[in-house]
Amino acid sequence: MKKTFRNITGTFDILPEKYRADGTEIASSAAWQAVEAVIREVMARFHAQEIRTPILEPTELIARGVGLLTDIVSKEMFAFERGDTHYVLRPELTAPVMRAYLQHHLDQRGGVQKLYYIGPCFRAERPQKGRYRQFHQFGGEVIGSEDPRADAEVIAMMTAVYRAFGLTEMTLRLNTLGDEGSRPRYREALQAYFRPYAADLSETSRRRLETNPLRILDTKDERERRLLAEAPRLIEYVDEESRAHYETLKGLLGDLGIPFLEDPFLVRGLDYYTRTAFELESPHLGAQSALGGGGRYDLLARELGSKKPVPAVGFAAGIERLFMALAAQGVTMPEAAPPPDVFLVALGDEAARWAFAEAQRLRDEGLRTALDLRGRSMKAQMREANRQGAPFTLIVGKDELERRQAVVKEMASGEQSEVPFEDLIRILRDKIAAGAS
RNA sequence: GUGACCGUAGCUCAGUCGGUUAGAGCGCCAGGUUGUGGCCCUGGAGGUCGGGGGUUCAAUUCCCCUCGGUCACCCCA
Repeated sequence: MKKTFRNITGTFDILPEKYRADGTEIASSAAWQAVEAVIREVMARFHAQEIRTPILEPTELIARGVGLLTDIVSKEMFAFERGDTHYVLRPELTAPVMRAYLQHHLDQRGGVQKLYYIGPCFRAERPQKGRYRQFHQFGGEVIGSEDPRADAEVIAMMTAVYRAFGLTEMTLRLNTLGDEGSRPRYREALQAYFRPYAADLSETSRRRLETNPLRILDTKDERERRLLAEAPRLIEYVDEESRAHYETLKGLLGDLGIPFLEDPFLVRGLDYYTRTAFELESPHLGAQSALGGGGRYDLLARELGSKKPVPAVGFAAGIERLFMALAAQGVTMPEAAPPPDVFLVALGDEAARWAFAEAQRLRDEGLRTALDLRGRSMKAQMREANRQGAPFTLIVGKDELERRQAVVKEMASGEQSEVPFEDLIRILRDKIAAGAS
């Protein structure tokens, strides 16, 4: 049996046409381009500017930035080493963006930095619906402001993308995690509350009770949820300033007409969040219900070695999940790249030679031009032109070569006319423009 | 990492209660038109029935293992 290769588990190819990979539909490259174009356009409306960072980052950056005890770092990293350098395929982009911000002293550009990104991320999880090992995120970061308006702006950026696609069926959940001081206080209160019930907790929750008790808040276990009903509330341990920040943010979201649901149990899986935390949920995604999420991460810069505090807030969202929401709500994207403007059909070697060179001239003039590359019959060439959806074919044989004119055929009507070689570009342009209008 | 379900042509799927050359539709290629596509007709290519082992006179069909896929737990995008 000959060895064949296939893509790595949890990754997928994006092809010119959409296809089904056992259940899940993978959108066409044209659809991906269209989706990315909308994202870029919306980001531009906020005057967010793109940042691109390497896919490879030092492991230490992610470990410190995201947090050693998080699932992402403790069990989901694609990491390796060469010599004494430790590399990781980035599992998210907030830490890399902050790294770049600090490294390049982007604060020296002046003002608040509003950055956005689109690109692949990697996590070594077992794949399932809406969850891949190589997946694609877009996100935005507002760095350099502690004002609640920055938080509101980030949420506005995220929701604007979904609105631009016409998506409506989703819920924004909102919470505040408090500042540096409130989390340890709440943490202790939570531990004190749960310790007597330790025997009733699941194995993971028991472990988390000591390592990362806040994560118990979003458990799905029924018994634990009942216990949570009586548990101390995070908001009661949140400091005054954070509470005021939260209240202002809620007011701002109201002003923007962005609906939200307060969720006192919302905590996020990354350690760097303080104060604001939010998540956008869709009912259409199966078990992976989050379209995106984010929050404020005022502590990250310091964790990454900055001497000055750098207040920042951002969001990250999954493009695969955006596609699922689009499909669920019947929003259609372009399925395929646009067809060629003209297809050159040649009969005989002489004509084929002329056509090959003519294609180059047409392309230089900006016309999308296709032609046969296999020396096939005229019938086959016409079939190919039809399949590709070319509105015009240009037919040349021995006669035409001698008379220095080509037959231009309009495929929809079947009408043909003879056009002198020197007029081809002008005539084709006119016809294409007429067809396009 | 754990569990459930699934694996027959490029795609969507029939089929074999174990038995001669495994089928359809779509797609692909070609012919019907000596220089003309779409519709139609005809023909063709393409499958070691995911892989390995076992039971059997005989396995695509039964059993075991394995690989791959999907979904769920977990976690998040």
